[in-house]
Amino acid sequence: MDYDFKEIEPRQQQKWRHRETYKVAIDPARPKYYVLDMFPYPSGAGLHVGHPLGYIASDIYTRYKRLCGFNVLHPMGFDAFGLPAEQYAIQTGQHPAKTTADNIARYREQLDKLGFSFDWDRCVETSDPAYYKWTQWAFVRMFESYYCQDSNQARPISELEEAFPIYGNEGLNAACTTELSFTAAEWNAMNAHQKQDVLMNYRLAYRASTMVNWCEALGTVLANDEVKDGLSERGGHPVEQRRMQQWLLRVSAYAERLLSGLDTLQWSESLKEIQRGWIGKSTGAQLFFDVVGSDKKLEVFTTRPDTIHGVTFMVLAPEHAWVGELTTPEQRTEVDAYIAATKKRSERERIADTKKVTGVFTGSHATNPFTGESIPIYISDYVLAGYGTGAIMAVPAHDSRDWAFARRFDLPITPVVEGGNVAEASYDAKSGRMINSGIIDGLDVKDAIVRMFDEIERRGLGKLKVNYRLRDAIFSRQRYWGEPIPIYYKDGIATAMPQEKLPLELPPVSDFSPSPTGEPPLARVKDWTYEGHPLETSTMPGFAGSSAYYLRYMDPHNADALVSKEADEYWRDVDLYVGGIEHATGHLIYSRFWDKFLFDLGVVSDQEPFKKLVNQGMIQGRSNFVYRIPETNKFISINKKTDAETRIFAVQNSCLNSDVDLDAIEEILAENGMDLSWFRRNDGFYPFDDLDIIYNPDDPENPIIRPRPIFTKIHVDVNIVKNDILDTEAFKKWRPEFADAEFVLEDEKYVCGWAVEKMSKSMFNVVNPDEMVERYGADTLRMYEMFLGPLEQSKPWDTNGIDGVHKFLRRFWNLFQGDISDEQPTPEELKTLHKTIKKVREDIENFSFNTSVAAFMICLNELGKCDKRQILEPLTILLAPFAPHIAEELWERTGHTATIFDEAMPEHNPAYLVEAEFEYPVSVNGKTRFKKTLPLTLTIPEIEAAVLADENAQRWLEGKTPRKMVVVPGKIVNIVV
RNA sequence: GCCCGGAUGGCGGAAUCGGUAGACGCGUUGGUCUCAAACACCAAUGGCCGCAAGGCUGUGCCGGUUCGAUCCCGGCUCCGGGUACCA
Repeated sequence: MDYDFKEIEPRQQQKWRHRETYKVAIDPARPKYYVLDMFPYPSGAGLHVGHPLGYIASDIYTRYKRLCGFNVLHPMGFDAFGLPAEQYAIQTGQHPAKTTADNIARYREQLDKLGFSFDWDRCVETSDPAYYKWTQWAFVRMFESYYCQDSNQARPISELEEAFPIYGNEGLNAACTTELSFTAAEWNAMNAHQKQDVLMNYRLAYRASTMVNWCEALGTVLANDEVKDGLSERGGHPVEQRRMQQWLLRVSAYAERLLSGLDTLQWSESLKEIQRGWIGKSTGAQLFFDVVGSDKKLEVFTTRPDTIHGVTFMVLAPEHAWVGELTTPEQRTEVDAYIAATKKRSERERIADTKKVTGVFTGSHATNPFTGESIPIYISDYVLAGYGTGAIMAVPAHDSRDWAFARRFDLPITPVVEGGNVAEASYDAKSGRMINSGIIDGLDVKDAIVRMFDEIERRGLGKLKVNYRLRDAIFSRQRYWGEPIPIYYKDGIATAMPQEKLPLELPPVSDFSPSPTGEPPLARVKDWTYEGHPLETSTMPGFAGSSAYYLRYMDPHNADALVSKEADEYWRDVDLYVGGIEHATGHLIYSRFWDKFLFDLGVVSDQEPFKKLVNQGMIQGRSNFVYRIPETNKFISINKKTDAETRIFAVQNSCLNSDVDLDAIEEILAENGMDLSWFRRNDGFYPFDDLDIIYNPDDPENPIIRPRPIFTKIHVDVNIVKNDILDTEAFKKWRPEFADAEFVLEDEKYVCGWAVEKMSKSMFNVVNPDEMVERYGADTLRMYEMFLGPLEQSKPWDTNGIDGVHKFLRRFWNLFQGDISDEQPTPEELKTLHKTIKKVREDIENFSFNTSVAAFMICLNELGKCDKRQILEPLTILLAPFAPHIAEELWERTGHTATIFDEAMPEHNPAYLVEAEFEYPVSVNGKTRFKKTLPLTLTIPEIEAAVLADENAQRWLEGKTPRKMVVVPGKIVNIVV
């Protein structure tokens, strides 16, 4: 019987569904394991062959862990709120709920075909009110919390409301938007609005007027991680800085915990580095500079206090609060003009113009606290208002930006560290000997920094301070398709809806676009009120719903809590999280923040949500090209094209300054099956005399000269190409304009060109998993995706190789086609089996799935024909995580009884596995010639004898007797002839 | 600019506490089967020289350590990712 995957796979899947095989429940008798995939946003395009890569890997691991006796939670759901559905709605009027539901159905269908072992009973959709009730709930809890920096945790805001009337905010060490200082009396004198403003300053979910990334085209604000190079990540629209009232999450309060928590995680170093960089901790000194003729002290932050003797001027951000006061009347006009110009420049322009040095003198001076010199104060937009104090001490000799500024405005440059030449460039390196620096002269930079920290504190000039780059997350979006923010405005005071009134459901609307004035769609909803008070009209951003979904899977139907105590204590955290690295600075930061907040609340019992994380690489497309002769419908095979191009170039090169030799070219073309007349353009000219002259880095004297491509490269659908050979008939049918295409073939074939590109519709290189399942079956697709290369690496999809895996499964299937024999296996067969078991298990544990697939293939090659139950049954179980359909089918045929690995696997006999031997590399006359494997137990004379008896030794010694032989156990054996 | 990662046949990739480089698969070539093609199966397959035995060469480039380097060290080149007036 042939391997009929089309019959087997649906039947096995039906069986799993019917028996609810993958339904999991809390089982205290068994150890838990939680394998999670980053849930997908169900886009309209459906899945391509790259999307399931991570799901396949996690499914293999899940099935493996189950076989090892773990109770594995392996859920799947959908990140259903998001911009694309809403953009689509604006264009077509289709309600996002409708398109989202359709897309989810399609995804579900595609996923089901691959034989995943998800517990679909636990499926969550972020747009489901029963789900987003808990997103809103968490937001309200954040609104009702502040961050205490003494106990390092979130605490109820009511504590502040109780403390302020008695103590004011004296002694309060809490994360806040702006530093406040008030007494109990001052607090008591405030009206309700003022009190609420003060509390807002401390809330973890707060509303504030801040600089935000405003995207005009999308009509909404964006978080920092949603902006790349001044453009929106989705759609690539320009983003500008604007001051707006927005809701924010005080993520920055958790910066230190987010940073230190990384050390406890089994994540890739590169991912941790990305997060560390994003959090951006820097330790430095807070320092005060006296302003000349004023009692003001200008605060700066520096990580290089060692260079303080080299400070020759100061720079403020144009937005710095003191700019007005520090500007002298003479400088007023110039400063105002500069500030106005800065405001106009968009974020994008500023990034583009980083090399342009601009700035204005304020007219004021400050005193360098160490040299006592009077130094000018400038403003410039290279100093950012949002980082540190918005003011810097400038050390032009040792900071490239300060250096450029000093050069532009002709300010003195005093070197204080030896090295470099300050006339040409600043010397930024953190090494060298201090000079011109009084007490720290002669010290190395690193020692000088430490010494200066002490000195600054001792003199009371400032103190050690830690700065983070991590910003609070802007949490409101002026969009429709997101969770409504459960806040209403009672007499203008933002108030959270009571928990029992949640969820606040998204009301139906008919118009999804933002109003011209930037008002969100919800602003148009009639009666968008709570008890007569207007409700917030912004909705939550994309990351809201994905921040705690892993918790909801533990207890998805609980109406009374996000997750029950029991479920949380059993499942605790995600043991293995699989997903793309693109979420490094978004979801993976927010989710960790969210989890830590819930931990502070006592809702969850673990500080970190994702213990181990694996980033699957991207599967790129492999595009194919055909080459069209311009203005014709003739296509030329690639090697003929290349040949013609190369030779035509040679002809042209030989007559660079004279007329092109058309006869010679005609000959070349004819040899490659082409006719010169095809190339004659409508204007009567031939394109051959167009030459490109290209700089040659290897030989700058002789540039590369190349004819312009005289053939047009066109992407061709990879589905009508096999092994780079074009199906010419299918090509003619592919698009009407190619119906009468003609081909110049080589070896009677049309060979296409190829390149690795992103998998996308426009490049016609999208391979659909459904089609692969149709042609080869899910098991083959699963194994092939793993076989393609290391999981974490990006690699191109190439349908060609899939045959090899399919062949393997068919050969495996064929082993079971006769009667299964109960005969004893031979030692060789047992060795092969045990080696394979060991290798595959190790590889699965190391996520090295490509080599474990290879191990299966080797196993089959070594086994040849084998019909013995004792070999075949364990193999089916070993294969089950990878190819569950065929494995279960065959497993059933062996009459198995085992349900987990340890029952099914033959008892480990070390003799089959352990190489109780040692490898001795043998060198003859100083050159290593061969390796000799010998038992560990031998004595040195025995080793000598064994080495000399080796046939390799005979060969290398060529009959000569060794003059000397050195044997050191465990080391190389040296033979001198 | 700074930080991190990588570079191995025609292709995807194996192998690194330093020890026969190229597992496995694809592709290619040859063969068997077939009227034929496809499928399947068998064999060969880094490059160069050689009828062969065999030799030389070979893991981006230059140099070093070592009996021995894809692996360790120093200096480059190129590619990928992160980040960027972050003081």
